[in-house]
Amino acid sequence: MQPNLFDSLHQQPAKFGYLEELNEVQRAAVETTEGPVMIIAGPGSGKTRVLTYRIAHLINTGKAPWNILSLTFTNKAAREMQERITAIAGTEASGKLWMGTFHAIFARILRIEAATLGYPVNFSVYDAEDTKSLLKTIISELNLNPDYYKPNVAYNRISNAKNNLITPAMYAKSDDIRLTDAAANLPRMPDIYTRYANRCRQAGAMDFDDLLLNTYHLLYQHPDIAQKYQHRFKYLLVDEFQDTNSAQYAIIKKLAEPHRCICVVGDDAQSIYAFRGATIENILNFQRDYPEAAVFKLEQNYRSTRKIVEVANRVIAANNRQINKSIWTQNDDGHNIQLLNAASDTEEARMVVDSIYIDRLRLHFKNEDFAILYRTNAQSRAFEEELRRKGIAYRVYGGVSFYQRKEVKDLMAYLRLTVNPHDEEALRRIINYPTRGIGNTTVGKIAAMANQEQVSLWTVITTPALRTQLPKAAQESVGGFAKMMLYFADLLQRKNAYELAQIIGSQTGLLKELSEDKTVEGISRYENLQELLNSIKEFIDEKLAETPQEPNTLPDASLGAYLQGVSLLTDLDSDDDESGKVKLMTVHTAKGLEFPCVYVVGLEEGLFPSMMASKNVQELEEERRLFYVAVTRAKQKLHLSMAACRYRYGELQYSTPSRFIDEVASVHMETVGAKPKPGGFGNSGAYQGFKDSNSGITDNARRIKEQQLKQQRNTPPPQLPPNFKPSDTSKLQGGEAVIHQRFGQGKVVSIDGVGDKRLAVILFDTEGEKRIVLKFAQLMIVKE
DNA sequence: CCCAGCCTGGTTTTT
DNA sequence: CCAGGCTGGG
Repeated sequence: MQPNLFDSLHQQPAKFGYLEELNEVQRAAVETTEGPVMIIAGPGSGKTRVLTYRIAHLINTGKAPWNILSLTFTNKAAREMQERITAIAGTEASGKLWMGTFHAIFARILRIEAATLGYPVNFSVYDAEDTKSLLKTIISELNLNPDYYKPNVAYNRISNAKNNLITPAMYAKSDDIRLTDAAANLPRMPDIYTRYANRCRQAGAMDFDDLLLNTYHLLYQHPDIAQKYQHRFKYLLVDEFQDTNSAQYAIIKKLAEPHRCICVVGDDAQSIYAFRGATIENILNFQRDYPEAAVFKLEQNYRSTRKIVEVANRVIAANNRQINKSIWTQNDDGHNIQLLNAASDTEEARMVVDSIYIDRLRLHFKNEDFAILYRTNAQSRAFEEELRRKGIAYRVYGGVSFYQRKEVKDLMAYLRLTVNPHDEEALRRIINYPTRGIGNTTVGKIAAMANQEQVSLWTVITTPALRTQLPKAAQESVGGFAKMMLYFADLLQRKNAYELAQIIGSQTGLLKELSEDKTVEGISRYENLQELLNSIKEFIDEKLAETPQEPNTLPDASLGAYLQGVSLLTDLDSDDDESGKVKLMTVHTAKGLEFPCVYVVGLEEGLFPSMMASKNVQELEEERRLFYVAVTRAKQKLHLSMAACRYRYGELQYSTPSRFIDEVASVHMETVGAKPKPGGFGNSGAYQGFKDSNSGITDNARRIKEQQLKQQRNTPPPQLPPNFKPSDTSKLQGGEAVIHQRFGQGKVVSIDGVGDKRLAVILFDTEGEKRIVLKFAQLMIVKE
């Protein structure tokens, strides 16, 4: 095992003490600061440590921190790294590093260079919802058959093209693409793409992929600008290199052109983002583009027990396409891998939570040591319910984030439109919300004119010659709306982001409307808006306290800067208190994280691996890598779990054990809670499944499921803790509930969750009609 | 133009 | 099962 930082500080000159913490390969990777470097790093091999120390080492050997650009995959990874560097090199230096996700860093560059590309400084960033909504508009404008032309499909195709640096013009010219589109009954895709790109430009908006594509164009078409950033970023570091796409690689290659000090860290076995355009080819390309590159392989695993490492190797051995490498460890054997085998999804949840209970007791794990990892977000629900029932605090990562809530997006749309009036999606969203008599017909007319004149919707409503072509009544309401927005834009000069947001909230009637809504939904929506306002205030305070990144620059605390930052935040980034909570997330989200005790759940054929991925070998192999990522998150204890049947779309469906279990079942595996049946279920011999060799499922499983449903109906609802006072925001024992202040005391009558949106509610019955609602953590409230 | 209430379609992962 | 679209009455 590696000595810790504290020990080594006592033995070494403090400045380079960190080098003593590294093994030979790691140390070489850290000390090779000049020239191209590729680090192939297996899971748990100290990758983050190497990256961190490498940066610290660069600083300690006299390189200027603002000459270092470090690209990570998540904001969280960037933040953690920054903290660790601060610990070694001090705040002074670490604050000046350029560190963040590709998207965040490029957005910052694009903001600075917007004028060159013909974009406004405060360009909008369209999220997936905005993008799909715009595509939908375009599809209907082109009068295309909605049976074939679906916003989702169009989005994927366009996104794919952009990730491969294909512009609309190139798209229209490519024979390959024409054939694929024709085969899918989508011959008009080139028109959609062209129109989409024009509309974004007109709206001064970029989607996620544009942040990469436009950076690419910026650097490749403007040598002076490229030179400026090449000069600034003398040392490049790229984390999770296996998950970069063509656009990202082209950009970093350009940045590294003159100095070639580029260090990429990755693991082909953990490439799980091919669906987003990531390509392992980049690893090969790197060796071709930088033949002089020093290559380091980190194969020793410091994270997991030997048994876990062995299972992991077994998982990946089933793949054909891979770089030859196997991870090994000196760690103890550790616990056996436990295979949980349940009759249904609810029983699966029950078994997992029971197991958490037991491990907490016997092995002294804490709540925060556990992670439940699943393939799809929708799977979280059963586990949430069970955790709540058993009174274990939890936090779900991913899924619908705060910034995707309707009311939050509404206010955000006003803010966006204030800083960038041409933002079409923001305008459409709120031009008639709250209602001011501008219906679909009117908006349609405005859009038609905008199309004809090749201008934005905002230009139409603010240009007298165009506006007067609308019906009289519409002219008036539209004029009022424009006047209001102009007023807000004017305030932008004199008010800070927080003040302005508050003014907008009250003047548009948005806050008022929600505060008057005394239904449970209304109250929580109102609170969410308050929370949004608070987050803006926090942003400003934080920004103003920050040390500027480079000499002679000022922190950007404008509304535009806020909006841009927020648009790239994910749910993983909220600085929620994580202590004392079991963590629930998808395997994708878990990438780069580690947990003492991991449950990989829903291991059924068609779910994990996803049924979407069973079409070809490449996709199946990616699923296997995903499974590899999942099992290698575990430090001490690993559980694999599956259910014989589960509910989908309200119907009972039977499932068969995942082939992945078959592939690893012979290694250190013990079955827990299985109910061996006469005649023998399953076919691997190492576990007892519920699979029947012919029909796929036994009647017994069905019977168990039905009994369970009955029992569930008879389970008493959660009870209030003793001495509970509804007047304060006390914590309810049953899972992180906060009592809403406004209501009197009552009795819990029901508890409800709504799908993968994870909306949860407890209803109280007080005298007769009146009902109370408990709000779970930050989750919201729905129906009665 | 707005709202409530029925009906239908969707089945993956995310910056 | 659930969300978003569509319809028909105010």
